[in-house]
Amino acid sequence: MANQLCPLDQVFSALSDPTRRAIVMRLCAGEASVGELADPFDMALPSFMKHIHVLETSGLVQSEKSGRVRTCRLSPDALLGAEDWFQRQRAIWEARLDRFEAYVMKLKKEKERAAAKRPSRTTKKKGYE
Amino acid sequence: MANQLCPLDQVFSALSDPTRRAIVMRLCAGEASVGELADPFDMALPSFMKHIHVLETSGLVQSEKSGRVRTCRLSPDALLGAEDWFQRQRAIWEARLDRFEAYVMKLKKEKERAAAKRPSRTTKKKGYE
DNA sequence: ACTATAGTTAGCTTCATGGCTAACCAATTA
DNA sequence: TAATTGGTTAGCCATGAAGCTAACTATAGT
Repeated sequence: MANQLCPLDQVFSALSDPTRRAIVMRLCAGEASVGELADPFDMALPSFMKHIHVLETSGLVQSEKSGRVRTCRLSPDALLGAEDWFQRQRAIWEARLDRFEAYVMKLKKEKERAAAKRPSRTTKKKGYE
Repeated sequence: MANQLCPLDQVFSALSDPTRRAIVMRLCAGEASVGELADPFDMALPSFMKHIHVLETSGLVQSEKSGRVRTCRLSPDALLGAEDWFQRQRAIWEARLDRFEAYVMKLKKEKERAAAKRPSRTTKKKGYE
C-alpha cells in the first residue's frame, strides 16, 4: 500500500522513453503546441498524445488549451527534483570515496613510517600514482 | 531499427522502480552481497535477482561471484551519464530563461524611456520585482 | 559425508506500456 | 454554413515487466 506516490517513479519512467525525452528536450527550448511537437515523429497522433499525457502526469510538462490548440510547456520542478536525486547519490558516493582515499593515505603513511624504521625492505610497488 | 542502443533508456527505466532505486542508494554507501541487498525487501529472491539483473544490464551496477556469494558494486559512469543529461537540459532551459529575462529587461528599458519622454502616464504595476 | 547457505533456472500469471485505427468534437477559415 | 484543422475518445492488440513457486546447483561449515 501507499505506492506510486513518489514522483521520481513517474519522472524516471517518463524519461525512459526516447520519444518522451525528445519532447522534454524540445520543450527546454521553449513551449510548443501538440501538433508542433508531434510533427518530427512518425507516429499516429493518439499514440503521441499518450506520451504527452504521461509527461503531464509525471509533472514534467504542463499544458493548456486555448481555442483548439493545446500548448505545452516544461514544468522544471520535476526535472530539478530528479537531478537533485542524482546529486544526493553522488554526494554519498563521493563521501565514501573520500573516506576510502583517506584510508589508503593512512595505510601509505603507516607503511612509510614502518619503512623508515627498518630501512630498505619491500618499499617497491607504489601504485595509485 | 537501431533501437535500445541508448543507455539512457535503460538507466532511466532501471531507476523508475523504487526497489532498484533503493538498491542503487544502498550501493552508493558501499558494495554488498545479493543477500545483504535483498534482506530489507519483502520479496522472493528470484524476483529480487531480476532487479539486480536489470541494474546490471543498464550499466548501473557490476557484480562478480566469488565462492557462492555474489558481490555487487555501483558502476558510477551510468549514473554520471544520466546526471549529465539533466545538466545539459537545464543549461538549455536556463539559457532560454536568460534570453527571456534579457528581453523583459529590454522592454522595461524601452518603457522607461518612453515614460521619460512624456512623463506621468501609466507607470504603475511594476511586477517582476 | 551431510546439511545448510547463497544463488540460479524454469515456468507461470497478471498488469502496464506503446502502438494502431476509426470515429468523433470543436474551433477556424472559406 | 460547409470544410479543414487540431485534438480527443474508445477500443483493440502485442509485448514486456514484475511478481510468484518449485526445483536445482554449488560452495561452506560441521
